[in-house]
Amino acid sequence: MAQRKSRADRRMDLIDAARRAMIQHGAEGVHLNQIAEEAGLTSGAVLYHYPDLRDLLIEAHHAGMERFYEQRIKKVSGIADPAQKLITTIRSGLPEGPEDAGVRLLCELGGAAGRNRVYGTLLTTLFDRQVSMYQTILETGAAQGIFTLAQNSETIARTLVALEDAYGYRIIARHHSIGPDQAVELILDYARLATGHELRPE
Amino acid sequence: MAQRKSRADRRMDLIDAARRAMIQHGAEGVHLNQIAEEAGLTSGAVLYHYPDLRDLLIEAHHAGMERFYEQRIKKVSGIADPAQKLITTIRSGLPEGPEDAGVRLLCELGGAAGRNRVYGTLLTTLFDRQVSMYQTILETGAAQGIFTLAQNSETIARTLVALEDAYGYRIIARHHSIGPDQAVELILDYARLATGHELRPE
DNA sequence: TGTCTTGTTGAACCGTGATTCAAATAGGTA
DNA sequence: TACCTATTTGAATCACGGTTCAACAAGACA
Repeated sequence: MAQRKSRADRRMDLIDAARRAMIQHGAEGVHLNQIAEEAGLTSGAVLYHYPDLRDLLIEAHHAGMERFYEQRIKKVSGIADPAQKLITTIRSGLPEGPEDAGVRLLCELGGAAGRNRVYGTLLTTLFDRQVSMYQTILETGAAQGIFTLAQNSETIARTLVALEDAYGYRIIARHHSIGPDQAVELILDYARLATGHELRPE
Repeated sequence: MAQRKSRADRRMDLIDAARRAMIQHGAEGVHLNQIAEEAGLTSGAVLYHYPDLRDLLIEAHHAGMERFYEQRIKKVSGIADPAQKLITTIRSGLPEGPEDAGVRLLCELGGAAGRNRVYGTLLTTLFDRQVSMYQTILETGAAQGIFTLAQNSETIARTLVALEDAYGYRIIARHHSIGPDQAVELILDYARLATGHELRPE
């Protein structure tokens, strides 16, 4: 028998197992047994904690998004210079490669969002948070006279997030000539135009 | 009994039925019976034409992409002025709303591309064709002295396609403040920066 | 220690979707 | 007209995934 755990611990395990299972089998195509196996439990145990599987899936998506966002924040937290901060933020929004689990899950979500309002809302919320994040960097840089913004900060921020998203999809789909490095360069190229800064990585 | 049809005709019907069924139930979640019902046939008849359902799904995705691309080409075919052509092309790459069937299918495909190489290749091919399309417009405009390109044409073209894609996802996910009109404006805002043209719609 | 609560199992059950195939039938052809 | 072939049906079968639940086991606690 699998080790007995507290309700809270087990739920965390299950959320993680669901995340992994969805990445392997798709957000819609995933089965209860696959999640159970991923968690090292039987299907009955999963149902005991989540009588409605959809709740688990939503929580798993939510957790995946949260994790993705937190990681980004963490990566740029120590950087003071707005230009370096912008460069690092752009990099942190892209998958590390076609197998990147976090971004794979987000892409799954994108496909399902058209049919599922909850998923749509989750994605929309993430988008808006990322836009705010960029906007803060842009306005800080502008206030310090480092950036000369060619468009209003919300437009630039939205464009940056949109570009990350789209190149993320390209990388996940294994585009032959767009990998993480090329994507960073493409986005930076726009960012230079929009900020008037040369944005050279240190 | 459903009307008897030739092999070729029936396959076309089935491809169309599969497209509609996938939009309703997801690229992965779709069932044989749903496709059969959509086509007004029984499951046996579907299997008669497509013993392996995956082949039908791939053909349906392919047809959906082809249709999307052809529609775009058609919409801009009569326009000579590069600026107007660019504006119209941008508009034609976005969904008409959250229910837009063509784009919904492409979004489905994006989610599945991480797990399915064939789907990844389909999407990548479409991306590249769209990039070429924009590149031609940009270079024609530059050659005529109408556009003053701030980046090389491939970079601009890739950025434009990426923005279309990303805002397409936002619209499908029902972002509260980004609809087709706002998306066009956001993309045009970048296009102005990149082409040095004011790009006013006639 | 014994009891109580709670998490977990495993088997049984049910519904559903895929698959098979003999029979029926529509259309073409001689 | 009668025959032939390709298409479609509908029922039977199979496999599998979700759901239920009685029994069991692991801690918690007195």
